[in-house]
Amino acid sequence: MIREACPTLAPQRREHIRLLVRESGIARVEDLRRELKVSVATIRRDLEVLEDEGKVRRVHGGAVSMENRLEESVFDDKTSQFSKQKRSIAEKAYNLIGPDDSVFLDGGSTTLCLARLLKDRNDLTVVTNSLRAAGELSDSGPRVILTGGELRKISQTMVGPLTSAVLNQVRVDKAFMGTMGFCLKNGLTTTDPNEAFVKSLIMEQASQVVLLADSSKAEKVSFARVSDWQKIDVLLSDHKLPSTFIKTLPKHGVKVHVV
Amino acid sequence: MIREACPTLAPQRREHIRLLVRESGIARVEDLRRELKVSVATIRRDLEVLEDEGKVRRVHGGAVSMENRLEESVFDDKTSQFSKQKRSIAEKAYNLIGPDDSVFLDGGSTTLCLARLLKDRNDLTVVTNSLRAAGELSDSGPRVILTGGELRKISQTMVGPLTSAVLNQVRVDKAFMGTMGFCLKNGLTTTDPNEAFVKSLIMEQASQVVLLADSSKAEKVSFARVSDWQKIDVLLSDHKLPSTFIKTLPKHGVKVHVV
DNA sequence: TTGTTTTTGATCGTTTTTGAAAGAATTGCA
DNA sequence: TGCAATTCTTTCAAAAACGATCAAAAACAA
Repeated sequence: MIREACPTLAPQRREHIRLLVRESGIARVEDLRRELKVSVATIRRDLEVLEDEGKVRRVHGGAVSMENRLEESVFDDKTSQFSKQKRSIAEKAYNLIGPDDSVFLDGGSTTLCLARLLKDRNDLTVVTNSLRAAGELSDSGPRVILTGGELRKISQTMVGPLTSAVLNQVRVDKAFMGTMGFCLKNGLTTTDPNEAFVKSLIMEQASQVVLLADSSKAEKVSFARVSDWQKIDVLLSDHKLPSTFIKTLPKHGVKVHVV
Repeated sequence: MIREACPTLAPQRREHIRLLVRESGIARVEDLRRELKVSVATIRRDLEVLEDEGKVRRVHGGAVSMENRLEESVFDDKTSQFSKQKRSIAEKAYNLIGPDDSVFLDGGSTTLCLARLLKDRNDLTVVTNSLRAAGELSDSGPRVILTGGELRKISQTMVGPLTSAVLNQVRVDKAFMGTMGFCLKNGLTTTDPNEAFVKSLIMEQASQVVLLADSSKAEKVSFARVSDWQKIDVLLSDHKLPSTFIKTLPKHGVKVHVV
């Protein structure tokens, strides 16, 4: 017998899984299979969806919850599908950087990934408003210039009028930007207007603007508008990027690379 | 039998190990094997991962915790004989801060000590050019404003013309300054002219300037001049401060407190 | 009804994890 | 120092888990 019935609706089952994972912080695929009476393939597919939604993080043998911040210590794992995509995107971005370039690094986990790759590039100048990116490069490697400004603690980035004051006085060859969401209609959006303003400002000062955004950001829209697609030169994303973007964005002058 | 089942997930097991190691500070491979009921090979591999993550340090026979040692290590790694004095000086400085004050924190280990004391003061605004001070206050506590500028890696502070651009636009009630050396003749001196310039600039913008300097800095002279004693309102030092300073400095308008 | 899409389970080749064994390194003791 | 005991690293094989693919069942649309 290949298939039986559809005992529960998929969203309902996924919600059940989410709660089970959150309850004990961690759950094994095999246990979930017994509990829900479906095949391991289905469990795996559900976990994949939940990971894309940011609810759980998959590990070999099961998944851990991402909803309780208590588990943050197991958070920084490099094996999760998400992190793999981010790293691939960051590596692609790294190859765009030429010798002696000056680059801007935006906040966000993908650009932080890129920062790590720059640790032994003594020829570069890195401008950033991300405290964590600066921290990664604070021991050795490129010349580091921080933008200054008020520290927005939730994103660990510097924003506000003081940031603008510095940004108006610098220029970079390439700006590597992150975003909370992007879609064809509204372009790039993020949650905080101050952050959005800083982003748009640095994009003005860059010869080339590269957007690093995995496919989970696609079709997401946030409160504050950052920029339209005209300002973006390159989009680096992963293979799950909806084909609409691959078809449409080149018409706006955006080169799209998926990894 | 080569292999059994996968009773616990690897991240869960590693978390368990981490806690065991942190609890007693040290744990032996053999003890962990008995506790977790896996082979020593697995324990060793887990310890290797935890070491890569900076959670433990492996030693022959087991591992020691690297957590909860951060406070002490930062205090200790800067000449432990002075760390208690630095802490006392920082506490004295803390008492000078009023409600809703805006303060500037300079780089250096004593001001970093002060930064730690400010972690739950939500009423304050802290301006700093020290990356480490910003890091201490990056999760909670006061509003944090970074000056921006080029990162001087040896001191983990931001310096240069971009820093000046921001500093010209802020004002603080109190500036808490460190120094590499001070003496009656040359006033305050430090190694880097860029750093010296930033220091003198912020002192211009402060209603009150407090110098935090333990007695080891007395009679030391560095390359770059920061300021003369006229600019300083208060000197906080320890009881080993040569009495010349206690006698002479009040004539220049400097209140001297020793702890 | 018929045809299409979605969901689910099974299979297969691959990757990851784990345990065991052998040789190298370290420690303790005389 | 030399020797024994313990511990570590390396290497290999088995078991478990994984991803990709395909086929059957169900849901859906016309």
